[in-house]
Formats: sequence, structure tokens, C-alpha cells
Amino acid sequence: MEGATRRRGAALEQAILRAAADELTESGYAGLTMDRVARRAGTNKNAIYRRWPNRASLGVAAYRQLAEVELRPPDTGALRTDVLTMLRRINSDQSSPRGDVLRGLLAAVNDEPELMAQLQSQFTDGGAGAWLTLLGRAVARGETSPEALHPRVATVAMALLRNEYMTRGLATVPDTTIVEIVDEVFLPLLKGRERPGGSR
Amino acid sequence: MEGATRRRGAALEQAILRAAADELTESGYAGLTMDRVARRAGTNKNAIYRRWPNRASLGVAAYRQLAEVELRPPDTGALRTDVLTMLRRINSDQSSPRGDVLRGLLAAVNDEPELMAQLQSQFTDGGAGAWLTLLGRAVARGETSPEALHPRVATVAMALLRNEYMTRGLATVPDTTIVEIVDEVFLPLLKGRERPGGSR
DNA sequence: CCCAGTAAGGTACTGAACGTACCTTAAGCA
DNA sequence: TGCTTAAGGTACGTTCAGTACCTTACTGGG
Repeated sequence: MEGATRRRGAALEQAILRAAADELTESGYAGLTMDRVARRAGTNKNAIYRRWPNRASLGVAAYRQLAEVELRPPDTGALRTDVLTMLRRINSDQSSPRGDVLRGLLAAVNDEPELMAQLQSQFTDGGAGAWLTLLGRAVARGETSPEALHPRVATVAMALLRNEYMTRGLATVPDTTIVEIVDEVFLPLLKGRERPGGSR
Repeated sequence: MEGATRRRGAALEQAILRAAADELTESGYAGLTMDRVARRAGTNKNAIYRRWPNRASLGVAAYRQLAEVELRPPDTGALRTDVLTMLRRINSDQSSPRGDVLRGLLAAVNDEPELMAQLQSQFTDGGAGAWLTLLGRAVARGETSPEALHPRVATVAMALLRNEYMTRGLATVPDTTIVEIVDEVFLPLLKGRERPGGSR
């Protein structure tokens, strides 16, 4: 029992978000039911529906909590190890629960553009910054050319990794796949850049 | 009314699959309810459950119908236009309904490895063949080196496109994005390949 | 030509879960 | 101390997956 006090406002809101985030990591979005979140947070569904209009909305809000892990880019002194470290970190920290959760959320949020936009900003923008600083250092070291700083190019490795854990069953992406992405695609792409392509 | 005859076996099965595929394209996987499929096929749920154990299974089977469009690689005589044609074809033919449907299916199938494998074979393997022959011709023309025939490399453009329409709301991917993928990533990757990366 | 066996149709039901309504009870504030 | 606001509690209505069970038509073998 919570004692005699009854939580209100922000305190309760945080409790609900924590509970939802926990359910999300344990059971994925499919297992996120309003009743269970309410029970876990020690409250009831009304308190939730007063704050979020529906399950998808709560899911996205809870996912924000999970994804808020700041991924500051590594700085090992060499491009290849930086990239590998970055991908491995993403993979171990986030892919296993996140693949499942993200799949579910993307499916659920399909018809609500607002929520979809919120979700996208979670990974689309979130990642680009870190990759750009990582590559900026590599450019300074002379390991690649400044054209690598194009956002589309900079995020290729992460896009391929995400693609991997979106289209894969459970489990984390095997390390050999990560190495392959880096050595067969990302590094060759960065090193081979001399002149940009066609239009723009 | 179907007349006096009552469909059986394969005929009924096809009718159900057609109905399910239609529902899938119209309403996405979320809108695929067993009752509606049954009504649309002019039958009832029992007939469906005798063939597929659950909704996800039916969804995957119906999706197979949709995705069965043979995508034979284009042969325009030049690598860049081949690649662009290929991506645009995928985009217009399949992304709009498919993005939604695929999101839903991937989420639903998460905990059933067998179905997940079936789904994966739909796009993972399916695509690679076409890309390899397309690139094979480019190699023969001297437009790129044989290292491009590595599956991981060959499918990069499609992986990026898929990533785009998986993480995007409704609507097709804009053509500028496709051009960007080709000119900023795929072609530079193919042209710059001189020596493979590190391990293996 | 009839008659079993099999498959399809029909209908009703359980159970899970979303979302809502409505009332009661505690917190905080003037 | 009393009033407003928010939280707790409970019970619904609804949709939909999946199941049970019976009735009805088709098909092939004797």
C-alpha cells in the first residue's frame, strides 16, 4: 500500500510512464495493456486516460522514456572502431527490446500522423547528430572527405542496422552482421567518396 | 448468392485469400478482421480457421499474394537508370499499401518465428536475386567492380528504401529521396570499391 | 442409385482489452 | 473549515479473436 498519501499531478504521471515503459520492455507493445499499466502504477485506467487519449499515445510517450538514453558518440581515435562501438552500443542497449517495441509502435501509430512524427523524431533526428560529430572528427583526422557529412550518408550504417532489427525476429543482431555493414558498406562508402553523384 | 453450388477445397481457399488480400490493401493489417474476411469471401470464420490457425497466419498468407509480383530487374543499359527504375518501381507498386501492411505484419508476427521467417523470405531473399543480376550486367559493362556482387552491398539501396517506408507515415517515398539514396549512397559505394574492408 | 464421410454454413458463446460513465473519496487551497 | 479538483473504484458497452456444436450440402464408393 502507498501509505495514506495519494499521488497527484506530475508524481502520478511519472509513475504511470515508468510503469508503461517497464511493461514495454518486458512484453513489447503488444503486451502493453491499459489495465496492467494501471495496476503496475498502482492506479486505475481513468488516471491514464485523463493524460493520454489512447493506448498508442501512451506507448509513444513511454517509448520516449526508453529512447532518451543519450548516445554520445564514442571517440576512440579511429573511424572504424568509433563506428563499430557506436553500432554495438545501439545494438546491445536497445535493439532487443526496441526492435519489438518499435515494430509494434510503428504499426499502431500508422493512422495518426502526429504520433508518427513524434516517433520518427526519436530516431531519425536523434541519431544524425551523433553520427555527424563522429564523422566530423574523422574528417579532421583526414580519414574521410567532408562529403561524408551529408546526413543521408552519415546515417547509412544506422539505417542498415535498424533495418536489420526491424525485419528480424527477436534477438539482437549478430556481431558479424555489424562488422559486415561497417566493412562492406559504410567504410567503403566513406573512403571511396571523391565526387558527389548526380542531381544536387 | 453463389447459386446452388457450395465451394470447397482449393476454390474456397483461393476466395478467402483473395478476400484477405483485398482487405489488407484497403485497410491494412489492423483492419483485417476475421469476420470481415469471412463475409467478403462469402463464407464464415470456421472455414478460415480450418486452414489457418490465427489471424497473423492468414495475414502472412494473404501478403504473399500481394508480394508475388515478380520484379524482374530492368535493363536500360546503364547502371544508374537501372537502379532508379528498380527503386521507383518498388516504390510506386508496393510502398503505399505495403508499408502499412508490412509494419502491421511484422509487429503481429513477432512472437512466431516460423511466420517471421516466411515474411522475411518475402523481401530479404526475394529482392537479392534481382539486384544481383542487375549488378551483374553492370559489372559486365565495366561500370562497377565484381565486389559489388556481395549481397550485403547489392541490396543496400533497397534496404535504405525499405527503411524509409517502414519509418514513414502513409504515402509513398518522395522521388527526391530515391534519387538521393542512389546518388549519395549507392552509386558512390559501387564506384569507390577498390579493396574490401577489414575482417573477411 | 443410395449412403456414409467429409467439408462447409450458421450461430452462439467466452474472454480479452479498449474506451467510457458515474460515483465516491482524498488533497490542496483560500 | 469548506470548496474545488483530481484520484480511486467499479461497472459497463463494444469489438474482435478464437472455439464449440450443430445442421446442411457435396463427393465418391459400393
